[in-house]
Amino acid sequence: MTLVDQALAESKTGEGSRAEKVTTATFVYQHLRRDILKGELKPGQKLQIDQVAARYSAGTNPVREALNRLSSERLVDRHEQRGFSVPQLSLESLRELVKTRCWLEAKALEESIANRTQAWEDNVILTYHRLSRTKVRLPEDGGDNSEWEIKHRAFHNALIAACGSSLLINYCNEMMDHAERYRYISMIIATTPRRDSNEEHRLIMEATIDGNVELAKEHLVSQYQTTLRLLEEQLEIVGAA
Amino acid sequence: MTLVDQALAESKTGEGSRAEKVTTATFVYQHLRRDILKGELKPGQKLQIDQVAARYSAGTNPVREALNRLSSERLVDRHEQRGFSVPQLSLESLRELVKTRCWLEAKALEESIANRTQAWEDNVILTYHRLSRTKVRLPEDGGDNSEWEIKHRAFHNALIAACGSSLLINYCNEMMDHAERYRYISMIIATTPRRDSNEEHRLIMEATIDGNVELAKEHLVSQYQTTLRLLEEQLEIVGAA
DNA sequence: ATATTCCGAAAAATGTAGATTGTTGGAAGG
DNA sequence: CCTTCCAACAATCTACATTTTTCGGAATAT
Repeated sequence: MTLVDQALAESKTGEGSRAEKVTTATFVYQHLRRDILKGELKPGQKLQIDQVAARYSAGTNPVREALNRLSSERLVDRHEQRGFSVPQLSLESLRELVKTRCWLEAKALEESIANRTQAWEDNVILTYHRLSRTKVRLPEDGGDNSEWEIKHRAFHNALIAACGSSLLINYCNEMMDHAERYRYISMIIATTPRRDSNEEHRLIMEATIDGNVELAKEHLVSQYQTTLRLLEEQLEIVGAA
Repeated sequence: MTLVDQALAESKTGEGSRAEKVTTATFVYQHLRRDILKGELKPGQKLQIDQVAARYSAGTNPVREALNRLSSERLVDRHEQRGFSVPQLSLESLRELVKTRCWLEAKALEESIANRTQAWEDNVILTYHRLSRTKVRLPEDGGDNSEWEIKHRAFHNALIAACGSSLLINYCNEMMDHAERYRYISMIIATTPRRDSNEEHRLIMEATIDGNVELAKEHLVSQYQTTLRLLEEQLEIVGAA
């Protein structure tokens, strides 16, 4: 099944649909984004306009618009007069990413807790439970882990939703996107059984609901540090190969 | 002098030059950005493709690319199938912006101080002195305050340059852009004499060089709070009018 | 009479095709 | 071995075709 067929199949089901009145540019944007996050377009790979256009059955112009949007989100590199490419992944930039995520999400969580409302708490609990009931799918089992990714994102978004800054929420989301790239790469090459992350999420959730700011931040940061450690091991294996 | 003439004049001097091998899309991007920051394109204004294309003597396609880039930076609003517009300014979003800036820049400054090097300190001192020797130009005097804006940015960038996260530096820069929009708007309508901001900058610089993290953060935040208060007054006047 | 809905022309956004410009990589010459 | 030049390739831009929205006025309902 080609990627274009896949897109067309999806459009029948209504998910990621092209029929629901989005422009071609936006269609390409969404799918390019997804394919970069999932690692189907490899880090470092050149994104030749004509090839990308063919891949999504679009013209060059909408592709160009999509690439320009993505370049401002740092999900593609733009090289003046010489096209676009998928940004490289590296241990160094992963460490920087995790560090920055810890700073910003910890702050966002702190503010959220300070502004707590009943509706916000309810949503944290709800998204936690949905996440905890979703299994991580390893590549061996058929591979599509996007359901878990969506619920995982929903949970982390719920935590910071009450921070009072849509800017900060945007930045956190952008960083989640970048982190997702590393997670997908690591799953492809995963050799060690995944830890049970439910427990880690439960700790964050409980401290948050208890209003224990420092403990909640600690668990949040510690989760990211653990993820970083696991990814570091796996990426070092790749680097050595 | 039309804006196009102005652009051509600049290209002779080499600054913002179109001759130095940038694509038309980038040329339009840079000038659109500048015009939005300076308020020459008014908040809320529709950015009709043909008009923008005519304004910068470009085709519709490069304009579209520029607008798509800017939309990802939140410097223009994109409305699916109905074009682009300059984002509105509001007291509410200004407050959110300032709040978020305080959080992120304070963190960045803290980390910078923690990672201090001689080169970094030198640059903080240097950019401070350059800023202190540059006069704020009020609109009455001929209006172009861009020299001060550039030095002001350079100083704030120097402060956070050693924070160890290019992501965080990017976010701070994006927020500086947004803040600049409010400053330009307020200068247009400025009625009260501007405070002497040199003193405020000196306090930040000295505490920073002394390695006094808490005091430096305090002065930084306090500067933003003062700016916010002044802008609030001025914007309320406009809102009431 | 007023409000609402329904055309259809005009305007504007979006997309396509192909012309133009710039980059690349390798062969020819110094 | 290092430049220079050229052809092929790819990015970028222009011009125009297509699609969608907007808006004024006529037709209909209240």
